Amino acid sequence: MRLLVVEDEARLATALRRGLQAEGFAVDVAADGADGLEMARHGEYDAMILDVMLPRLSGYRVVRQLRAEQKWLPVLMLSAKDGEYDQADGLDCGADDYLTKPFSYVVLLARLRALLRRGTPQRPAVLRHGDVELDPAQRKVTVGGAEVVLTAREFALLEYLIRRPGEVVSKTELLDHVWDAALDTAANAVEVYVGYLRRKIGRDRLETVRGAGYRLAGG
Amino acid sequence: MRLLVVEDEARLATALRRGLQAEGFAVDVAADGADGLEMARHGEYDAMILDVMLPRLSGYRVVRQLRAEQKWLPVLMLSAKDGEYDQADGLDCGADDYLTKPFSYVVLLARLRALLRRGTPQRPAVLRHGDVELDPAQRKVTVGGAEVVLTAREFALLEYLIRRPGEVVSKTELLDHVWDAALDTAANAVEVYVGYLRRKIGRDRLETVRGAGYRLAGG
DNA sequence: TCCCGCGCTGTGACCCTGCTGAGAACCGAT
DNA sequence: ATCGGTTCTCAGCAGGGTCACAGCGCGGGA
Repeated sequence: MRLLVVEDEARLATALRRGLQAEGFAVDVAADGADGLEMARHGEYDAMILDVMLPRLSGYRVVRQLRAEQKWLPVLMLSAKDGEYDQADGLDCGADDYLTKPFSYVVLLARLRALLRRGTPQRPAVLRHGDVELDPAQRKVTVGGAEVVLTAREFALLEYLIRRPGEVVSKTELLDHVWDAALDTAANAVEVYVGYLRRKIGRDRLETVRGAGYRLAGG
Repeated sequence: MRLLVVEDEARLATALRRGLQAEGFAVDVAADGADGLEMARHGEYDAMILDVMLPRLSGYRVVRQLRAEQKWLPVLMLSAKDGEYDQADGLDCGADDYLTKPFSYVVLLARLRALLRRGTPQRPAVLRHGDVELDPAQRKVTVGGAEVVLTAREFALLEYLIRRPGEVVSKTELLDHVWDAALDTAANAVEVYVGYLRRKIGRDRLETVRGAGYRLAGG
């Protein structure tokens, strides 16, 4: 689990980093709001611990900006203010939890775990064409309910075809998208892999359109 | 939005009902743990406000029971105990937030809104996949009922994989989330730790998908 | 019917990916 | 300072995925 800690107070920042790393988290630290925002934008973080009082850009603004950009990573806010309205403001800005300093490390950890527990389990759609199913996340392919084991290249080829259901896809297009552009592969490679695929998913499920390309049959 | 309030103290219960109804929520009240559990089981609630000290069944037990039954509605715990460990216990039981009495009504509302905003289905406090169980709070792993001792890195690796049940996770993604970004680790490190993990949890429980990544086997 | 060319497949070699053991660097505890 | 454990790098090895090649089948046009 990768965490982003945005905290300008150096002592607290290092304490947090140490403690969280000991728990097995991968931790990055930003020292002000602008840096934090930038890192949250581009890094793949599982959660963020965000101080409110920060140089350059306040914690409130950081969350609001992230939410405006459709970034939904869990945010735990830290603040020295313990006014009830400050807390409510932080939460209404889009933070998911709020702790006031001084806080207990045990509580911080428990709250962090509670946040991580609510990961977004939205699984990307499974692609289907006829009785052929392909799940990009699980990297599994089933034909008529039976699982079929494909190599990396075979999988990539089938995925490209199944994303263009019913269309005829030319060999050059397949070469461009399924194979590495850099090394010029023999055009014949496509034919070879079409052959492999046919043996595994059934000969008639992948038809040749002479002079044009290939197409997934049925639907 | 339909809320369930489980609170035995009559004065507080009515105050909550009134206040929340004024905010436009539909509110049901239960006066003890057993009733609350029963209502949460059968009613379609969007969130639950749950006191810890309750007749017949404590709030801790109510959450734990609900989670065991795969009910993931957001739970906000209320308690007179303000010990840090009480709070951590409540969260690790599966609650999503925790407020200590006396609390500010404004804060309660803000936290409730934050919970509802997330709306997403929650996940259990203890993660399970096949006969592998991982408890992030206690930092314990059991395989087929037998406890297995893991190092920090091994644990983090397994945790990341078990949070993506059945999915294939690439080496670069594992590097990003399990290892620290700062120091550039050799890509080979993932392979090494997969090897360690396999020795401890059983070779066949962690399968390689050549050219793609790794996946927890079984389900 | 014959001929041409596109597409298919079996074979075999290369090399890339992933696995492992050994050992160095590091850290905390005694 | 020493020791045990953890983390990580490195090098070597095995397996098999990838691909080039060559020969053959088959379809389509004249």
